[in-house]
Amino acid sequence: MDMEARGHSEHPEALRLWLRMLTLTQLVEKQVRSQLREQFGTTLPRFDLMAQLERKPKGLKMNELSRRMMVTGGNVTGITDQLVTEGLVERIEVEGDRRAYRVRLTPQGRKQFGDMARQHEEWIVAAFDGLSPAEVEALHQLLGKVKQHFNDTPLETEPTP
Amino acid sequence: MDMEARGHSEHPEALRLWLRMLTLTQLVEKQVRSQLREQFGTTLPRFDLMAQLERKPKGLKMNELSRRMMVTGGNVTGITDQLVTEGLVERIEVEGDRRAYRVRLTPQGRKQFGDMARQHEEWIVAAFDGLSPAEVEALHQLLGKVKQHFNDTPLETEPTP
DNA sequence: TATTGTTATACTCTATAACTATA
DNA sequence: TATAGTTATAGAGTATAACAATA
Repeated sequence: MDMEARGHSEHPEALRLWLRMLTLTQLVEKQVRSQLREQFGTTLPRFDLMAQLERKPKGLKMNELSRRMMVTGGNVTGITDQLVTEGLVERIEVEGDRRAYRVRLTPQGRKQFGDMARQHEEWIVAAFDGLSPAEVEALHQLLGKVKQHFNDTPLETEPTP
Repeated sequence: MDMEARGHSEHPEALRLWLRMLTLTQLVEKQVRSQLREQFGTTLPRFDLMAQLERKPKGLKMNELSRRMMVTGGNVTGITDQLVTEGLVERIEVEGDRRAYRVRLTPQGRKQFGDMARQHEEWIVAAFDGLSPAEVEALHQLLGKVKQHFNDTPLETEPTP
């Protein structure tokens, strides 16, 4: 049962996989960031926020944005403030709860995001150009499996006895 | 030939794949960062630097570290300074070139990194626990294909006519 | 009391560019 | 001149915690 116990390094495959995935993600992300900055003068979190809003014509509340972007609330406020200043998004009152807002794209924001999204998609398509459609699908599915299992496993700090 | 041309969104599969990969990487990375901080009082770049040195008993030069970590030189200096202060790495003179150093783990650094690496591997193994060994292998291979193609494609700002 | 969102703050990480010293 | 590494600086990105207004 334990004949391969060697202190550690018993599952190096998962580790190699993770390092490769991390490296690749950083490569692509780095390119996307620099292109967003050069071509559109924006940043990834700003692009991400607008992307969250694109398919929600009614907008999203701040806490929903925060959850989807996996970032704490204060940061969403800051990014939203910038985009409001530039006229790309707007805060709408929520009826029935005067504490909350909905954030949504302005027409200008929607237009500008369209331009960016088109370019962004080209960069991503190019990045995965080495794979056949079937391989893209397989990769998508495998990652989905990992993600689901990850989310279902709350994170065990203590071994459950 | 162009009957599906619709302005954009012609290759949403690659985009969906990328978003899933990015989300998953961020999830795992966020957990690793917070665990490294809580359990060892360190950060991912510091861990990364030590990991680069672990299998190089003779150490690595600053510019080699910079390249492997995909970070510019100034940052490597800063991280190395911290680790030197804590006695975890040391700068060794390179004979024949008085401009350069080799950075290598001290015995203490090697020991401490061993502890961290063992834990780190457990976190990663747990993160990919939802996959069978064959699936881990398949994922590894697919990502390798993407990475190689990405590296072989210099990045075309202009369409090549 | 709890929740929504904002403000204030601090720290990590990063790139850029000017600099020193060797080569 | 070119290279190895450092220094200085600015900005992105983030978390934390205290706060105000409303529920």
